[in-house]
Amino acid sequence: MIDTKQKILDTAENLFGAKGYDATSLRHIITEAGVNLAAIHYHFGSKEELLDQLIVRRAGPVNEKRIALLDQIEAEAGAAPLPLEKVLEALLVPMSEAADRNPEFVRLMGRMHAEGMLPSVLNTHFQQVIARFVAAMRKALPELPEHELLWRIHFMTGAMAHTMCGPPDYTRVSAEPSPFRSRIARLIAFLSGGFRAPLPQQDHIEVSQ
Amino acid sequence: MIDTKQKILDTAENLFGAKGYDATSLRHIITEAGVNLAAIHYHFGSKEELLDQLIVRRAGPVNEKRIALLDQIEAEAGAAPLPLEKVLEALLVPMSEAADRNPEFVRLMGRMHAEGMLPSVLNTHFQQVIARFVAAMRKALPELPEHELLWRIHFMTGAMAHTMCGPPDYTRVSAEPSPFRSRIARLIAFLSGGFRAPLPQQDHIEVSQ
DNA sequence: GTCTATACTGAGATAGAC
DNA sequence: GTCTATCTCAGTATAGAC
Repeated sequence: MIDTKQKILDTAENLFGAKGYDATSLRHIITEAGVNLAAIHYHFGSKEELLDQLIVRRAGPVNEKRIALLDQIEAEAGAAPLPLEKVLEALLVPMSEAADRNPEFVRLMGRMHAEGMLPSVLNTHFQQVIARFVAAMRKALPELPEHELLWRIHFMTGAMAHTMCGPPDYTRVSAEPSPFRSRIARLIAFLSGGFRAPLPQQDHIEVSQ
Repeated sequence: MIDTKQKILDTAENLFGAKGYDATSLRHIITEAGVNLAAIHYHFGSKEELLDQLIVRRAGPVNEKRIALLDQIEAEAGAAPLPLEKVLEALLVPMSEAADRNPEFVRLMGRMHAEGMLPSVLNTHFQQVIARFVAAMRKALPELPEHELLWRIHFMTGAMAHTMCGPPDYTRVSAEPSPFRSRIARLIAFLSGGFRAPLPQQDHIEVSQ
């Protein structure tokens, strides 16, 4: 059957998102999906390959959307600095829309960002969008020193990953009407303030590459 | 020997920090530490208990320092709003100092924050410091709505965890003189801007508990 | 090409000898 | 307190049925 593969992907996506990659055994996946253990290795080769293909399946469209939005922003701005909030939206809104359709996938992506994405996936499928995003941020904040920009993007990545994993334990958020979308609005406001913050006064100087 | 236990703790700390908790086997730890496998279960009961005790050993002093700094800030401010940067420093500087002594421990803490801290550790050893910190942030930002404050603290947690795990891949930072300290200065500037950012305009309203 | 059955290696955990 | 032997379950590999 062709949908043996689909069933494995869907089931693994939900379990990885809910419990984490390491905590989910292949035997749990096959029980839930009603397939044989060896089917996973026939279709994917290994647990890691399964994760990889599972990420690529959904991250592909998300990243295409991101690039399309960045294209649009750059076209509209011409030579002017890009509007910061728009650039952040280009990164975050496509993931938010994915979360409405596949919440567990976004939880999984948050986990992967936080735990350290597989280098293969990162290099193959995110390199382009990262490069485009960093370039856009440079054009949105032309006065910010390069190494400070990179650090702030690093901070942003952490906040984003954590936000994708779920809401704070100590808040209960209503499910209406689009919880992820308003979460993103809050995050963009927070990040914009962070990126626009005055430089720290430092006792010591660091050298960036 | 009494230092069998110490040797296990030290070795596990370094390996967990360097490679992650799941990726580190007990057999790797005992090989490195030169002890027997059963010794771990004799002294700690389980791999998870080992992690727990390892965190408590170093997080205890860090959290005491944090509380002492918060006490001091509140005493100096009297009834006035607390200075935001000082409150953030109270949270981050003690961890930075720990990083100078035990860098792998701080990497491990970053991983644990990101992957989801063990509830037992969180409730037992961090609850007090979290409550004190949230209260201090409330006094530093009295005009910020409560649910917005909690979300922004959530964002902060993600940025902090990610920063503790390491520098961005795409930067090479010199080791002089206190890399973690200046990393923290950058982070505090970024977070301060985020916490002071104007509220997002929302299409839809969420309800916080 | 697709799937089943089964075996192999290494993980964490445990009982019991010393 | 410490160590050997062993248990169960994980991911992996493969031979062979359809």
